[in-house]
Amino acid sequence: MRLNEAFYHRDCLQVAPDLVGKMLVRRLEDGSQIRLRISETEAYRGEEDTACHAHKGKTNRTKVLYGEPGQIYVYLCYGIHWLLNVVTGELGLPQGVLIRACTEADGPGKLTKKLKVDKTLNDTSILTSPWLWIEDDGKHYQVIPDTRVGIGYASEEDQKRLWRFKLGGEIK
DNA sequence: TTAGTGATATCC
DNA sequence: GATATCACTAAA
Repeated sequence: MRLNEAFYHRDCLQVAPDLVGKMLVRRLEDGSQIRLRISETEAYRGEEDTACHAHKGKTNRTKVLYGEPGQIYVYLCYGIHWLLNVVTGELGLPQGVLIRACTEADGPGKLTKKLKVDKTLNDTSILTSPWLWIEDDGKHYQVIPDTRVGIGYASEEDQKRLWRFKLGGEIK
C-alpha cells in the first residue's frame, strides 16, 4: 500500500527509521517498474541542524524543503550524482529524509542511477506522482541507528547525532 | 588516494 | 562576472 500524507507529516526523526525496509517504486516512461527495498536513510532536521542544506536559511535550491511533506527533493552532488530526498514534517519547517541506499544499490548516487532519478522529479509529490512513490508491503525490520556520513562541514555535535538508519533483520 | 564533474552560494 | 564548495563514485 502506498504511503500517505500522514506518514510524511511527522518529524523526520520518526519518518527516517520508518522508511527503512519500505519499498521504493519507480515507474519508467516505457511502462516498466522497478521495486527496491530501502536499506539506509538519513534525517536532516531544520535550520538548527548544521548538516541540513537549509541551516543557512531559505534559498532557491532549498525552498522545496520548506514546502509540503511528501514533496521530492532531488539535487546534484559533486557534479555527478543525483541525491534523492523526501520532505517531512510541518509545512514551513525545512526537514527531509535522504534515501541513501536500497538492498540492490549501496550508495545514494548508485541508487538514483539505477532508478534513473534526476532533477525532473525535483519538487514533485511522492504522494501523487505516477513515476515515483513508496509502498509498505507489511513486513517489519530491525532498524540500526548510526552517525551520518559525508557532513564534515557540520558542527561536531551535529556530526555525532545518530540520524542515519540502516536495515537490520526481519521481525516476524 | 585521487580525479572527475557541474549546480549552487558567495564574493567581487 | 568569478571562484570555492560539495549529503559521491570508480579506478588505481
